[in-house]
Amino acid sequence: MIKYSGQTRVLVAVDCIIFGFDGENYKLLLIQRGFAPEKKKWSLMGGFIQPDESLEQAASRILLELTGLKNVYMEQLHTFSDPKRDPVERTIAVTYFALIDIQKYEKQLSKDYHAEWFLLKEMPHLIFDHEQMVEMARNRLRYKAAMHPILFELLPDRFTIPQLQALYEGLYDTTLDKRNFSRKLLSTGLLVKQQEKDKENSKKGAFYYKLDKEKYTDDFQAFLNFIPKPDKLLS
Amino acid sequence: MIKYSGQTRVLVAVDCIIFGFDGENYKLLLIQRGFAPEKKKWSLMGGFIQPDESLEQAASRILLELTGLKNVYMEQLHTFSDPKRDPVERTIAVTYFALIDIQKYEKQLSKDYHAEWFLLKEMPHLIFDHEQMVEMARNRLRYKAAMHPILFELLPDRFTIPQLQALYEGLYDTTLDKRNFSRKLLSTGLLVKQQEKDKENSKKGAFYYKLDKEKYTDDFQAFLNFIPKPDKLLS
DNA sequence: ACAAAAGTGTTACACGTACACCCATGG
DNA sequence: CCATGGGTGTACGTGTAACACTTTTGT
Repeated sequence: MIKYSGQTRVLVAVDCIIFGFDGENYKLLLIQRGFAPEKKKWSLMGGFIQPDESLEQAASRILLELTGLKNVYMEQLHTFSDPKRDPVERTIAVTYFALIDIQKYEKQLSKDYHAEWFLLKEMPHLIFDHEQMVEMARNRLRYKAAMHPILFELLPDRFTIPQLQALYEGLYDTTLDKRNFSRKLLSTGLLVKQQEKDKENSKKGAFYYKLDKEKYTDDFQAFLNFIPKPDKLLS
Repeated sequence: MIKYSGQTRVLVAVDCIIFGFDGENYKLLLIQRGFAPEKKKWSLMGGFIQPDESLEQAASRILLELTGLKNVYMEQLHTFSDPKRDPVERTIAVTYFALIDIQKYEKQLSKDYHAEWFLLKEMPHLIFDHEQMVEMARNRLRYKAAMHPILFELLPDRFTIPQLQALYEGLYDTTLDKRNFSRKLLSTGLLVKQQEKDKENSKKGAFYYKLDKEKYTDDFQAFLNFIPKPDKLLS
């Protein structure tokens, strides 16, 4: 077939910003880059798009390679395109951010890639423009979580309300009133109370909840406004 | 310099979704595609990224070519990547949406490109996945305008409150109470009342307002919540 | 004088926020 | 028995929504 003539073709990389939560802090899954340039430096997990796959497929493939996980919450973040962002050759990078349950990833795969979880607060220096990508992902997460129930994605199927509260408090670096928080949360009708309690994190134990999957997908677009004064968030 | 070997390079297109407002309805600036395939079919204005420019620069260049406008509100929307989206050759498309004052574009340039303004409601069929792009842009605009003061970008420097109200009503396909609307709007402190009135659209005439540019850029991130029940908006 | 759009104020309700005590359990 | 974290109810204030009439002026 005829092609578009006289136009430049460029490499397209897909980079994944992978968030986790350890119960207290947000973490980021990073790898030691396996090839030159910047070999052995810390980097986001990424790869090049293949001829027959979409960006979404590439992102899922890359996440699967590193973590063994499928059906993960992922969202296209932004496409980075500074002509000099990769010193080797013109490359544009399409970024995806992912929220995963930190318990579930396959440790063996991560070892193969020399991957490690870093506290978001104590991130090492990253190659190229990857720090900028993380910063943007963080802002997007803050922005989105203020109105959409996405932070559940960072927790196991069963979770407690105090766990959720820790998630919100960590993201916005603030403290929330637990009475108001749980009332607001329960009023959404998204949570289904379970019989058992989580006895690991307290003596009394906290009831487990599960997501009402149906309502979750239906109400996903609902504006939740969990954060009292959502000022000064970035887009 | 050494290149990344064994990887596919692809074409990168930039497509612009250009919104305008004629006082009553939202419009879209479309062009008749000038080359095969799908020559003469309606399409978004676009072009290929050049070796030495970023996507943002490409988008600005493309908008300038078509409208003669600089410093226009633009925002990266999404990158489309279905391997079959362009039948000629693998091409990924990075989309930007732009809000312009429909009075200001250069008609001569637009003629050269066989461009026309279409009512958003009466859009013709577009090539490739361009209709999907428009749909996504529309949703993004709804989503964003519910909380950020961006619709001003569609109006001239001077505008009236009823004009603004028409903008919001058109976007959400609803009607708003003018008393509540103007109170909420004025309470932001973003508007500066002018002496003159617009006598074109009513007998009594409506006062012109201008944006307080400084507050506008400062408060851009403020959540305005102009829409009473912003349910069922899409991300 | 009448039609058409601009402009303005009050009230009721809902939601968000602040706040303090009891409960269950493991050590 | 006591320290720790979990769970619940109320009162107040702010902000949002509903609502109707007067003003201006062109025809």
